[in-house]
Amino acid sequence: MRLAFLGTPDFAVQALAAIVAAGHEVACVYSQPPAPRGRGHELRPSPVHAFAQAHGLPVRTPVSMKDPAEIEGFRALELDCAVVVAFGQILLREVLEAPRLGCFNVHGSLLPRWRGAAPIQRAIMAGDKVTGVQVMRMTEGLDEGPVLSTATVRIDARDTAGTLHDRMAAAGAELIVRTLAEIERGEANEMAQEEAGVTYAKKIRTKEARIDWTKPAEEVDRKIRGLSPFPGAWFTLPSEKGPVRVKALLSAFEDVDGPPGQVLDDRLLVACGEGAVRLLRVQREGRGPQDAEVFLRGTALPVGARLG
RNA sequence: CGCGGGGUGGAGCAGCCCGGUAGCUCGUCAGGCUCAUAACCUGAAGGUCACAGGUUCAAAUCCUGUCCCCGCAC
Repeated sequence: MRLAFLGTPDFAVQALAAIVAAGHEVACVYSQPPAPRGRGHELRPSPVHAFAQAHGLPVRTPVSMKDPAEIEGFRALELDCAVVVAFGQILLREVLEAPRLGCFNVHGSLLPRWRGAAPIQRAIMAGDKVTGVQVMRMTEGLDEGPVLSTATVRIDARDTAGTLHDRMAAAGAELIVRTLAEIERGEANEMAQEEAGVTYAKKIRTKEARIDWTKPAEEVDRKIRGLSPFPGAWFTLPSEKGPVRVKALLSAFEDVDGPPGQVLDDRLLVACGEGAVRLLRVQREGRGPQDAEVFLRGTALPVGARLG
């Protein structure tokens, strides 16, 4: 099929790659404009943009898809359909209706649960055991369109947003290719989302990222994993030069009690409101990630120390 | 010139502000001990303290310049 791909972050790259590999004609790739990123604040293209360039695909990076001229250009592509994966811009009806067969979105949850921006993180933080990716037809509402296909993905007790993200991206890539084939053959079924069970996955605010040790350990553990590696749940470590911020990147729940925030053994077992979490991977402010074992070699953290 | 941290034996760090014997946790090697959940004891090897200048009786430590690395900004 002749299609356009609209996407921005890493999550979308695999889907684009799979679509290209499946032999579809990618008439144009749309992505968010290059933004100052990285050390030195250099202008860097988005992952999707970079991929498209590397593969010689035409790229457009409009500041807004609401621009009439941009919409006209999109219409002029005379597309069969468009695939949208974490694009980061709202599309107007004129855009959604421009392609012959419509626009389809790859979403990272089992709708109508977790509509919105951060479904992967929210699912882990909420303690969901199962999530998935779905392809849906885009409508004007936020992730409200009918669903064409589903791939479920299990969430296990060691998953972080990062590890889950990677599996979801792979699942999404496979699913979109399969679903496009069905659409092309006219065999796709669209199922309206259920009325019940709607939840929204609000964007993660950095404010939410601080660990509250008085909360139950299971909740702390989920927050750590749900916010890892970005933005990272953090706490403070007492030191001679004052409190040092440390991100917890991976943890595990343990059924031991103690005063919240207190270090219970010499391997980073920290007491919470109920139970305790063992920090397995950690990152000091300004430094790279380290496994707990390595971290402890350079940082004395005696039993009884109190974390903030 | 967006902001910040750092380059010290194989790994992770301290020491630098207040110049003057290279320290800690671990790894490695040798020997010992132990039928113990990351074991324990003893001993050893291994560093021109990123690089180049400067100040000084003396520089890991102060000053100047260079190179490299990392984190935050999503």
